[in-house]
Amino acid sequence: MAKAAGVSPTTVSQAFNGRRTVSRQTLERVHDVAERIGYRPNAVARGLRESRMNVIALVLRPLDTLESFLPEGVDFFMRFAGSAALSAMEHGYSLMLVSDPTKPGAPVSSLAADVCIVTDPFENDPVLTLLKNQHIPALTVGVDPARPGVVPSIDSNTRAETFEVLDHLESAGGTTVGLALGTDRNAWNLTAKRAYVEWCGARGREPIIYENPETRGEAAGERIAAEAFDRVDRVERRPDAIYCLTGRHASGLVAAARSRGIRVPEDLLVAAGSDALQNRTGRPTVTAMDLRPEETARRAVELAVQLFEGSDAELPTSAPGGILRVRESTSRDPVRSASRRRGPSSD
Amino acid sequence: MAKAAGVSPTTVSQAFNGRRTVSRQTLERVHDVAERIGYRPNAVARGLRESRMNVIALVLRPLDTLESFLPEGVDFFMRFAGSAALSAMEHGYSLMLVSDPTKPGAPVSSLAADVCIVTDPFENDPVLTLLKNQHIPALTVGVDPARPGVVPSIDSNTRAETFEVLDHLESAGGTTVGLALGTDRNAWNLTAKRAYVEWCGARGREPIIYENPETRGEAAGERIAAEAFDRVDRVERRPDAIYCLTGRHASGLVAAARSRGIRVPEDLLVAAGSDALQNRTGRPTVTAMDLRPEETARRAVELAVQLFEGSDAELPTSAPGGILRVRESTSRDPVRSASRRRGPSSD
DNA sequence: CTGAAAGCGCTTACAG
DNA sequence: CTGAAAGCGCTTACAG
Repeated sequence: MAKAAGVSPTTVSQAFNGRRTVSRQTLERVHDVAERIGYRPNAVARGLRESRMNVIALVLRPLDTLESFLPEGVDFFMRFAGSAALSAMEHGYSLMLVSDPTKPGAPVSSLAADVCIVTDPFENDPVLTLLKNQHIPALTVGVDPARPGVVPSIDSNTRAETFEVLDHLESAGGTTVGLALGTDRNAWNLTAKRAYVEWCGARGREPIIYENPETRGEAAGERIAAEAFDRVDRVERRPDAIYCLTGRHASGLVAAARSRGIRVPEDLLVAAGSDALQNRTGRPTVTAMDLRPEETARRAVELAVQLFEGSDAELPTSAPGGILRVRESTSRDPVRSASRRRGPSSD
Repeated sequence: MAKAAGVSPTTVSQAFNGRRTVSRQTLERVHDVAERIGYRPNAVARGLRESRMNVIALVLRPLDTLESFLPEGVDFFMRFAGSAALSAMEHGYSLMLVSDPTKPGAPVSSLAADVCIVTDPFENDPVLTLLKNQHIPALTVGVDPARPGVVPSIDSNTRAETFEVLDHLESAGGTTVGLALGTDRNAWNLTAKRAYVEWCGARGREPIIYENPETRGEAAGERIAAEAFDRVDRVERRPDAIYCLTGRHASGLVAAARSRGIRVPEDLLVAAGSDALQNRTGRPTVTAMDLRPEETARRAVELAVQLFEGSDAELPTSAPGGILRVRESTSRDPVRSASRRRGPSSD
């Protein structure tokens, strides 16, 4: 390129980066030639020299457990990733989807990013340790439960949201409220469980907890139903409301309950701690906490950019508050129940 | 690192890449030291030297029109991207989501990838031209309709799939079958339209076509319904079946029809050319062509890797055949209709 | 205003 | 088996 325009590499670089003064003439010539021969500065060479690639890495930790990017009925992560990609671009970055970079075969490119967003880290998450060792700035969405302050984070509002859902189930008519959740040791599971136990304690009730590995997916709904309704020895502890932390547990549970002749919401109230499309459109529609993944992702990307570029604006460091979407699965009043037979909810 | 282990950079490099012979002793020492100080070869430097970053870029062209990564009710792209990310990792690559790299503000990192997958390119797509100029190998999912052979591609089976849906609508009882589609000039829209016109011609029928810009989203359903059912001057051309190419058009149309008292499927049959979650779970469920984005993405990634690495295995160069998921919106027989009032379809 | 030199951290011939 | 040298394509002091 330099020789094509008859100038030095220095001048080409300056023409493209506009640092020093380059004469109008030279500037034009360089740009004309660049246009003509389709020259663009090599991003990798620039990256090496400048120690910046303009790439944000995203590690969706729960998916490393699931060993799938496509868990049926989980749209949280795809909504999060999509929004993060868009936000990154608006800040002049690309978004790179990265799987567990501590795994032996992980592509080296996993560590070529300027900054890394890790969602829902596990206790003492090795990914955070690795990033720290490599001096790659990192932030988490939801804290590492074993070391909450180890890196900056967008904090979730799990405690408050858990209370809100449980209170809602109670006011919708639930008297014996169970909790179904996963076994990953991340802040979401651990905080929700603690909040639930606390909530039960305040009411003098014994907690009823159903735990299923995340890998079990919708099938967990069947397990929950079996444990809750099939065991004769537990007939007194039969819940009339179950808070499923994940949308897929909720969907699975609704199906499993129905197959037992248990009606939702008449006999059993069901709510989910994360909203998914099938909760909005299924039958019945399922009340769910909309965690607003798009806005959360936007905040995470902004914090990532700030972390890397070192600006000092005041940014939110907590996720937006969840919004409880009340739907048929917790609505026993006749009006709503009747509407179930007619059209889609206006939700 | 080299000095920490008391060897030359050459030896470190060889120890990590295992090319030449390095004595067992030296090898062990290098790895021990690397472990201790957390050394990993710099991916960017290696990338510059080797002209390979192990990164696959993905440009989802339709999203550049929509100006959103998150069109409500389009899960095709997220399923595609998720599967592509996973496949890329299995081949030792990371997946980078890139928006239109021809746009002025595009991050330079957009062009740092080894190879680029472009889905649904437009006619004479400038992205393909740019990639060609930059000598970045590219492939498309669905051809550039103006220059089908310009780069390798995973070809869609749009023509056959269009016939299959139209035949299905006919056998389900449709006598006047309309087509609703978008205005993006990509192979999907253009091929479907051509196939539809041909199908009508073979039956001596006049085509009935509803075109709406992709940006209009679900609202397009209302426009389609207005055009089809509100205009008195067209009462003879009123369709009793409409094939909506996109899942969101179908959803919007079902809602718009219902709000006019037109029952689906009794008065109007509706099918979609791309399956989305709300088609599976809405009321009524909507018959749709499952384009199998996960498998398509997998093939695209494999072709991308081959293109970049130059292996010569025989790979499929067409998308997997779509599978028609027949649901309530095209099922008039009493059994199925009755089941609508009870439980979720077993689909 | 412009260019020659140095160097970002690697890898690969090449020489020993 | 090991290391010194060159070079991937840039950018940034520095000198003119």
